[in-house]
Amino acid sequence: MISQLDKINEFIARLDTETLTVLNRISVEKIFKKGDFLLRQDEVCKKSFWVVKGTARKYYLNDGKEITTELYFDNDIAISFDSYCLQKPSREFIQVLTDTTISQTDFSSFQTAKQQFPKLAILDLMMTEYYAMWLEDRLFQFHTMDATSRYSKLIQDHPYIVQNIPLTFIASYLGVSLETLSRIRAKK
Amino acid sequence: MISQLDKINEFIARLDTETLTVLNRISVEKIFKKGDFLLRQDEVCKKSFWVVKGTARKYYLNDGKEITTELYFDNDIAISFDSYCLQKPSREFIQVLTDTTISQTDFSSFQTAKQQFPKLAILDLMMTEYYAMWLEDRLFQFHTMDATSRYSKLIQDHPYIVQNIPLTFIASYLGVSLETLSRIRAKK
DNA sequence: CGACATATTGAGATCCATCAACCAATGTGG
DNA sequence: CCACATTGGTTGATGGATCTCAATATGTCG
Repeated sequence: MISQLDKINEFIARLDTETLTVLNRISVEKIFKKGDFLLRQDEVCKKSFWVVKGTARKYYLNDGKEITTELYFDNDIAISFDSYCLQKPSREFIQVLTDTTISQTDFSSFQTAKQQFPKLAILDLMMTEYYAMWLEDRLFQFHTMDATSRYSKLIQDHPYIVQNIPLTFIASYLGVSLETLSRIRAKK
Repeated sequence: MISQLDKINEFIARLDTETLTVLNRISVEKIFKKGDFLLRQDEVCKKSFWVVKGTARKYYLNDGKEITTELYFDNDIAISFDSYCLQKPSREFIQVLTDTTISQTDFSSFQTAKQQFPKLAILDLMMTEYYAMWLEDRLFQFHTMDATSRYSKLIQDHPYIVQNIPLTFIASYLGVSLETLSRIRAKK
């Protein structure tokens, strides 16, 4: 996991100024207010959202209940993956949880830029690989760990999470009910 | 999901003969006997394995117990993802479950070929995207469906699976005990 | 046939969801 | 500035889903 992030960061650090300039040119910084949506269900995810500063979550509705699939902090990138790749309506919502600064990049601009600047294509692949590894790890946790262990791992990886994200969303992200999470926390 | 597969298949169908020739040149077909390993834990995954004909599974050990993470059939591609991407020791095993024909492609040959034939790089990205979408869907199932529903979906998607794969592996793949799967099946 | 792998069935324990009541902090309108 | 609503979290009681352990059954293959 960490290694892939290292790879990406190193790659970015070595990018030529021309490529960086393009990246900058096709990105727009914008501030969103707490509760604002970056993306709603049924919309096509036409932008990628780089969280410059703030917090956000991605979720979908299942039987009318919200299932949180991802939590975002500074420097994370938020997209609805299949909606973005296939430019089809999203099942997911993306919502900022605090006032948040976002640098958004247009999908089609990025596709065009990739053709002219092959390093962007390589970057795209590396970030997709990273996402797949992240998903594998998450699946591993669901496959092998009970709720208590998953919670422990979460606060170990993101100690600041509890102060910043309502427990309701954390519980949903961990795949347990709010009540169960509350009891897990009480026990320690 | 299906749409991404369509995209990939269409892309392959339109590949120029030169690119196809290269792909062929760096691939080797080989037959493995039931029970053979394509990859063992702690080895680096230096090849991708295209299942031409047969069945295989990927799994890892957790507390000495085997956890099956993926089942492969004709035309599936088997790799240990992070081991392959980062060329680091694998946590997973890949084993064929029947006598199986595999077309294996060397990692470094493919990396080299990608540089000369940009379409291979595009293909690489599309397949990685497909894998990420597949993982998202699997996570979705673990997040929202109980064991019975997951089993129903599996046999709906792969009706032939039950005849070809021992229940032990299917149970593990579904994240339930063999006993529970047996009871689920008995109930219908 | 015998042996080993694979699958079924039963009983008890455990984890977790659900429903419901309650509490604490925050915010808002009069 | 108070009364009350709202949001977010806790706690208790109960039931359901699933696991584990153990016994039994059913292959399947040399």
